[in-house]
Amino acid sequence: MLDDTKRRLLNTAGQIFADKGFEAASIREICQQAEANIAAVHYHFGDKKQLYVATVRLAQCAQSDEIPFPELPADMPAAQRLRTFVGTMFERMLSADRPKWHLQLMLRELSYPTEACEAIVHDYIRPMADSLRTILAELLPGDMPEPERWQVGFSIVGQVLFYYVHQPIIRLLIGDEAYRNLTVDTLADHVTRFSLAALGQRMPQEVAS
Amino acid sequence: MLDDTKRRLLNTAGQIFADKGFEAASIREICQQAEANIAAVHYHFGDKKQLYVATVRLAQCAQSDEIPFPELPADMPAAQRLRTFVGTMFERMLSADRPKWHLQLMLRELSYPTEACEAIVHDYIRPMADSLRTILAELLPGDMPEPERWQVGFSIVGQVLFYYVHQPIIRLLIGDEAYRNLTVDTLADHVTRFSLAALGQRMPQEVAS
DNA sequence: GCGGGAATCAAACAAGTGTTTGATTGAATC
DNA sequence: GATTCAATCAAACACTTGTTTGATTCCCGC
Repeated sequence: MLDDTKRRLLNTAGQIFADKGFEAASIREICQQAEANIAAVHYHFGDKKQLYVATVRLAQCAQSDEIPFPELPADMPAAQRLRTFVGTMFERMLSADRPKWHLQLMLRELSYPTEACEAIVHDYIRPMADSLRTILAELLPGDMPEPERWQVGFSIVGQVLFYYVHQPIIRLLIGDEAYRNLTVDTLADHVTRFSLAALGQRMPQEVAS
Repeated sequence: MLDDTKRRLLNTAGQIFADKGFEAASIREICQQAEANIAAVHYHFGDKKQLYVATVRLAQCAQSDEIPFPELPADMPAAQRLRTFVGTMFERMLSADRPKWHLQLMLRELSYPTEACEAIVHDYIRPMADSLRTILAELLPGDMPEPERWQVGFSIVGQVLFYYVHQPIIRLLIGDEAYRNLTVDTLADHVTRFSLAALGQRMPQEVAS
């Protein structure tokens, strides 16, 4: 392979950056684990910071590609589309069979933003927000002012993200065993039912597992 | 004052730790900003790590003292107690007149836990969780199984924490001006109303501002 | 077979890290 | 006034950091 070391560097760097953060990750550790020379990062990327933004960019693309957001046909009931939306978010977050550092790195960047944050919001978050707001347009009264519509969206997304960002809290609170029982479907069903009820809607039977 | 430098060290260290994280914060920067000698941290705390856990412990205590959780009298309607609970959380998070590094440091520790995390969960989170679960006991059907009760609690707390943890996203999504319009009361009202509706309850009029 | 450019390598760079030392201060105690 | 002990200080410690250099290897096109 041509740029094999460059690819190896990107992947292991992303893993370590996601795990420890930018400052705590050292180039030597990255290169050693990637079986590359220390000078390779300078040669291929310029410096540490450029390597970092490259990993963020990679994570962003990969994350979108691996579990693409399903097309939500306009004739599908809004409640069911909401269930699909929430389910896809949980899928992206908790699905264990893919490299987990992609989302991990992105969420770290979103919580403690550097210069790479804006790109994520623009390319990754914004489309999701638009998709959710389209769904909500059918579930909310037409005269609801814009700020309130945003808050409803935040209430839904906040529920989902909580399970990812605060895994340590949840584990310590309910115990490891109960945590393992939290499946993607269970959580997606709960959040969807909870949110639909908050909007005065019922959970459609055909999607409630 | 006797231990003035020790106190100064704790406060500026906590600020910097909260801002940059443990690894990225340097002892020299802390000491310079605290107007203390570099050896002072070794003298008063032992090493950098012990200084860090001391700041976390301080943040934890201060955070509880400054905005103590109000006693929720048992004869107050559960819906109103929920509004108070949510309001206090927002108060702790967004009230601008207190040093903000306390909660900032605690939430950083909760998202990326070190050894100090368990103590926070045990001494700070657990009591809050118990308080919320007591309120929910009156709002939820008595035969609801334990895991679902937890999920309802997470749905409520998740909504609240979202506004703190993901401030950067919110700002970029809705714009700076709209963000400034989000007051503690507005948000607490929304989250409470949303959650109560999800549980089939109405927002009590006397607390809806 | 041979030049030439891309890629890799060991080695060293200067700067910054946490930590430690040993001397110096200052105020309270006898 | 002498002693004592906690607190502070400048200086150096050994080590790691990101970065750079210059030589070496590798492989492709001529």
